[in-house]
Amino acid sequence: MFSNARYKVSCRFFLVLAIPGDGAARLGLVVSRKNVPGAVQRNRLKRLIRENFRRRQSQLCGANLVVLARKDAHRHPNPALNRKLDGLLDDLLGKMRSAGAAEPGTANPDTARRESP
RNA sequence: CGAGUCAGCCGGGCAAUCGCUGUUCGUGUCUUUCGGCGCGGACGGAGGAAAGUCCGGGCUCCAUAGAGCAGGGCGCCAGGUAACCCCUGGGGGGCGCGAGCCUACGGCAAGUGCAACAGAAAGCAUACCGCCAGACAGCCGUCUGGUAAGGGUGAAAUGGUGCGGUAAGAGCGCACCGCGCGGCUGGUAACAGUCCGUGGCAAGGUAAACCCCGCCCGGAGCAAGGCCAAAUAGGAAUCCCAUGGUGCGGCUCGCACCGGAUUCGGGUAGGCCGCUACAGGUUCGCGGCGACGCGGGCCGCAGAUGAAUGAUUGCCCUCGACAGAACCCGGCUUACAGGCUGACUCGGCCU
Repeated sequence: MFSNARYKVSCRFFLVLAIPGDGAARLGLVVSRKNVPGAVQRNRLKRLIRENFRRRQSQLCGANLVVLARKDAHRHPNPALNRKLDGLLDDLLGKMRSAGAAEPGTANPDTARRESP
């Protein structure tokens, strides 16, 4: 998925990859112990990402996402991270819409399933 | 009021809305059950350290006649416990005015080893300055011998004080203190007491140095272990077809390879159990100084599996630290914003 992701947006805290799909939108989390050492902070980031995904789920029209937390993302408070994620998802939706106008999405769900977790 | 010691507790609160997960009830649906998937309601949903994984157990599988060796752990005494390197009580030693705190606290007159610098000398040693005697010299001094009281070195120097004694001295002798051994008394014991006897008594320290002595220890871990069980490939058994097909070969002969059906066991993906009810919590009574034990009542208190406790908003306060269960307990250790309670000690002031 990292190599054949169709869409890619990122900032200092997160990297978001996406492949269009059909059916329910799906989310993969990558929050490594290397980037975020403490278990409590790791849980916090995962909750935050899931919450944002849940809020925007209906707009994503079945896309498969992978969100990677970068190093030191846990050093920032929730409101700042929420704003960043919100912005990233906006960018992603923008890219998907402009691409979708040119070419109707033909994703390969099998590939996505194999590599998403 | 100030300073301090010990023990224990709390670890933001409330409300609304939107979510996650488990149990349960109702309901819809799928194929009837089992069960799956929805929807709705109710209830439960991280910690004092969940952490480090440092000890000890339960549980599971494997191994195992017994004993020993190796290796490791522990080490004053008594008790508690499922067990412990833990806890409680007691003893010895050290620190503090004190409440209290700390303590790997068996053995070095079995063996081996180690000790920088200083110092004469640091282990089966010895005399630098001294003191004393004798000889030489005869003003200082030199040599030989005795001695270890005084000085000096050191973390540590072969018991301390006094008197006797002596050339000067020395446990050389004596008294007291200290120490060792034996007895007695108290105590379950460690140990204490010192009434008595006895030895003039030490060539010391270090065993978280090797070692010796005593006691204890089988291994691996819930990804333990067990159950259900696709697809694909391979295996076994039975039955059927039975002399067929393919390749070599000119052909016959011959050689090699290839069938179908059913059942079975192993077993991967996947699912389920293990999985939370217990060395459980709490309260009362009894026993015990206490750790804890016994008995009765009451309570049900997370079970996730890419891994659930959150988000947003509002109000309040002291403005929120360290930090996230993964089979379960008992400990230890470490991290921690801030706050609360009780007992006690020392000092000051007032009555």
